[in-house]
Amino acid sequence: MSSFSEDDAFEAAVPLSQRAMARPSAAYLDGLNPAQREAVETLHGPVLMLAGAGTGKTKALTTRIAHLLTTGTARPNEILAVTFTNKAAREMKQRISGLIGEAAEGMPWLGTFHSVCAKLLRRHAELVGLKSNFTILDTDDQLRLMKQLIIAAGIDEKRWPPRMLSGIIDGWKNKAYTPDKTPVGDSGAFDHKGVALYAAYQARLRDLNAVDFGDILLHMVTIFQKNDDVLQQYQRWFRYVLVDEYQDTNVAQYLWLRLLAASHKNICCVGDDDQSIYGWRGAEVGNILRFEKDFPGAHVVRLEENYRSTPHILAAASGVIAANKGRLGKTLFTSVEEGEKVRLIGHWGGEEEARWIGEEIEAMQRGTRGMAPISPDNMAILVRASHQMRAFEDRFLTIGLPYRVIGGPRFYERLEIRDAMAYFRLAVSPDDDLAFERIVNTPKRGLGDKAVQTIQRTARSNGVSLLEGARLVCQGKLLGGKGLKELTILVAGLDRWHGQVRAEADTHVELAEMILDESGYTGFWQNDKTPEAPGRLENLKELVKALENFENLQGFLEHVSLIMDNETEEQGEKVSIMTLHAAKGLEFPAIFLPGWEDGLFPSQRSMDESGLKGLEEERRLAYVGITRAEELCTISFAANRRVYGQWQSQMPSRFIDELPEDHVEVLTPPGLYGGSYGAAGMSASASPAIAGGAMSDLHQKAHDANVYNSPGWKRLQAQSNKRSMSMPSEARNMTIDLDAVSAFTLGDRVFHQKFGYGEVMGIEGDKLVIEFDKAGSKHVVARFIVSADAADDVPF
DNA sequence: CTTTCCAACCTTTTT
DNA sequence: GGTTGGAAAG
Repeated sequence: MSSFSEDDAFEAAVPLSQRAMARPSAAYLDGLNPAQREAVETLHGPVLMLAGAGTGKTKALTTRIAHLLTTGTARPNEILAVTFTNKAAREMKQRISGLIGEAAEGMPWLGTFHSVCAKLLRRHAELVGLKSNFTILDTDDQLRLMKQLIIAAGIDEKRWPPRMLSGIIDGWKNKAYTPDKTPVGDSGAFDHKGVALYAAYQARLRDLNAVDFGDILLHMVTIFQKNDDVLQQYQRWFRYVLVDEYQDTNVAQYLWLRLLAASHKNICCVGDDDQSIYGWRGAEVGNILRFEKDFPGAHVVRLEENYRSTPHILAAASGVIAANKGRLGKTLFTSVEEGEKVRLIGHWGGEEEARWIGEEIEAMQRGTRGMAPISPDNMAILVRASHQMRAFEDRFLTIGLPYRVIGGPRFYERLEIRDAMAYFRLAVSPDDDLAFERIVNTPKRGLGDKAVQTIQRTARSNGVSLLEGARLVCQGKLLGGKGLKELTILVAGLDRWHGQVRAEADTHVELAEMILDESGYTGFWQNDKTPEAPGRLENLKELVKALENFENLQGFLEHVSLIMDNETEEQGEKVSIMTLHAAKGLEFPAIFLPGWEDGLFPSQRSMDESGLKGLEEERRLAYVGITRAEELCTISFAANRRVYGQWQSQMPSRFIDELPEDHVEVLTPPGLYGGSYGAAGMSASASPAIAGGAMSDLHQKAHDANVYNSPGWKRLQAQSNKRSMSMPSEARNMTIDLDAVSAFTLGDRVFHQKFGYGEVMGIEGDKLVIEFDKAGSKHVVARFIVSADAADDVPF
């Protein structure tokens, strides 16, 4: 296009400031600082936006897109914008429509790497030997396949577990290695059969007309590399390319982007090398460090004004990250005033830590000493590893502090959802062997290993799918008794459901319900008395509800495999608990960072496996954690912690010593690893009460002086006052709890979401003493308890 | 074939 | 402390 070069000339000749002034200033440009504005208005050529934490990265990115659109530089379908998470994509869509004043529906190519690539792959599937209706395997299918292959290769699956093979192959795919390109030297594992297994795995996937997650990108890279006409078509099509979180891209994603931008070089990558925390998933920080070499003449813009955190928090974060080598370097600054120092406290053990944080949160939300309450919504606990969450959940459950776990097991990865989906998959495509394997004996049909092997053998020797094999088994009566009868029923059912899918006799929602009912799957969970069963039935109900948003089952299945995030944003004033990884991109007025102990954080494994690189990534994780805080950041560690059920003494994290002293307030009284602190009436049952009363006093005093009188604290109060108009939680709890308690009497049979079934043994104030069948005796707040009969009520 | 009970593993982090 | 896989009992 000839207009390009003219444009470029214009851009080069006129000083930036003048250009900015000369243009009619659209309203959306007004709220930008100079750096953001530069990033937004440099539309042509390669741009690298180095955006530190909290510097308005998303704002700049979305405004840039709005600018491309409103200036008529590009049409919506000419912009390719990729993110890593569905959430980020959603947020961008929303903000763009906010900026241009209309729905951003017409941005078909704004999405995650995986959703965009899947869409493209469906158009060109035949180029890699697939049909366009290929299925996307979940991790579970993937592992079962690996296992079969390992056994088939005569390798001991104990010594070389499927998980490991899966990890190795994933790694290769992230590096864009196809089996023929994989360096043989890479694998001594799997009796040097790694590459052969990889090839076998890929062949098997092709037979099944399936791809795994890594394939979605790998196939697209292959297609672009081998089909120049296709590549050129998209180079023309996507005239502007934008990439979010560029520091998280792996080699495959990097190659894909570079191929697409090779001709016009209109690529804008946004990222922060200091927030690269996905190296273990194949992300290459090198991609962002190398950007200027990859795209000579690249325009580098640094966003360094932080709009999120107080100076102390910023300084603490900067102090930690400064220990890393080879950074691109940014200096964050803020115009916000002083604020509260980062608080640091040590505890005797993990339980004490959880208890202290619980009490701290309660104090903040109650608004003691004449302070306004802060909503727990504005607080978050960020842990290194998900197993750390349990201590907090247990504690909060007992004291009745509402919490929400972010990024737990994702909805579509749950057992019951995958089972249900397998039934749907079979109803849509009867030759989906993986789905068949998954559900033949779920619910139990008396079809064990032997029966399944018979079906497989029959299917293979006749060259048909497993379902057809099963049909032959039934006809030939190759199985005995109960199994045969049940299998016949299942085959008939699958035939019937498939017929109904094709006939479109019922709505797909009704059909789905029918499948789950007739297969006996719902009944299976209704009869299940484990604590999880009610929740699982609830999830199935949600799944069916989710179906309503789609035209038909096929449409649903195609989309669902890519939507891996937890949609349910439950409302309510709850503390958030999540991993540091899950916290990236989020912010909260008050942040707790527990478990800063060497080995836990930085993680021993990370250091063992990746050495200095691993340690630096851990440090970036610390940086991410601290920079999530707007007002108050509390770091804590414990001297003892149970690891694998064994008590182990812990050293404080080396990162703690990297915190700049001037910006940290130490709450731990000298010589004390706080035992029971504060609140009277705490049942000390579980705590190895080491600290005496006098120590507690000291602790309390230090605490009061340090925290509650500081300007930062007061500002936090003021802010939370604005955000939360709730009445003091004390009053709230009182009414609810008394009502809740009075609903129970001694000896009642009850049910608890987490602890399962049990019996009421006593009532103490607002708490019930319950002897749980599995979990033992616990004091639990009554409003988390349901009568056992109520728990039996079934959703369908 | 299913259930149950013990033993060895184990834990980063996730699109 | 939790899960998972294998062996033995029902």
